[in-house]
Amino acid sequence: MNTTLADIKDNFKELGIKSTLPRVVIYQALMKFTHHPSAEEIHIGIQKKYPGVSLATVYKTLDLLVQNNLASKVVTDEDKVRYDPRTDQHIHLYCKKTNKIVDHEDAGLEKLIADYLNLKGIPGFDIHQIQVNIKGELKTIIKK
Amino acid sequence: MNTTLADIKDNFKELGIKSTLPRVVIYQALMKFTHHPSAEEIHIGIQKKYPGVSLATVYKTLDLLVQNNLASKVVTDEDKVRYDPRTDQHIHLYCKKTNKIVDHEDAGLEKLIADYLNLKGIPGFDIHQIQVNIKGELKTIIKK
DNA sequence: TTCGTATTTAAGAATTATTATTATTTAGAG
DNA sequence: CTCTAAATAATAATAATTCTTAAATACGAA
Repeated sequence: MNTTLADIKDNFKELGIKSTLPRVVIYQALMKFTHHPSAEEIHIGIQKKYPGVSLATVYKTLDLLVQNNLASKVVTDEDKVRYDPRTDQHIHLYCKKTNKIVDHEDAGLEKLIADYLNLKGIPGFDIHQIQVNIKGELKTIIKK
Repeated sequence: MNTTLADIKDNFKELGIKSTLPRVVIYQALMKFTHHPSAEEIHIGIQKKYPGVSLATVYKTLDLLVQNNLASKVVTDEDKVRYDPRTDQHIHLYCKKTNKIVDHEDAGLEKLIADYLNLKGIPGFDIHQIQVNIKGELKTIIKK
């Protein structure tokens, strides 16, 4: 994974994005979350390491990452936009209890849907992307 | 379809919702759209027929409809919340060109996904709802 | 390495969608 | 028809996000 500072700088350079400390820190923070954080969560997350960075810069940088295909936006019925450091197609699980969004790998299901739609298509519609969001609850593991 | 004024009033009465003109007008307007409108679109849409209704009432009424399972919220990566007068499961098409959201019927695909997930499930996750959003573009029909 | 310049940033003001407040109006029970 | 709880219009308040601007910075060229 390209998560070291040097890797990220290279990553940015390749895309012609000026490599600044706020950008590197924000991108790194986004990748470290196990769920998909909001701009505010990222802003709070980087306070210790880099207290000076403003929320506006967090928003601008996240937008830049999305524009350059280094991240994608994720939305919920309620509240704010979340950010996902992946841009390839994958399934999202929305937990109604914790209100968090996490990735879910199921190549079988993805292939099933893709194959079906490749065959059948949608009349009058050009498919670019298929999103599958599964809503529910993370089961509580009861310890003995 | 229960779209006449009397039908809607009955609908409301059954649910113990007080039947007021703004509510009936807003619900009727929501059902008339071919895409899924925002609160603002509905507000603008009812101006002619009922100019006095305030935007706050539109929001409150839409929320009431959602609470009572007469409508559901639909979100996009950008901008505002849209409302859908259906609450059963169905696929949404997001057009990137027109920025509109419309319903798509494909019982075959829905069954395929439901059967697959019924069989396989998701370890540690309780599935409540499956959302399939297909993003792309409505093809332009070129007239000869 | 130092310089010059275009870009980026911090800070906070502005904007926009949505929600809350409140005085007034209204639906519908009795 | 009256009464009362609930709904509405008007508008203020809030919260997420974007914009503005002066100061700071990255980085190519010398």
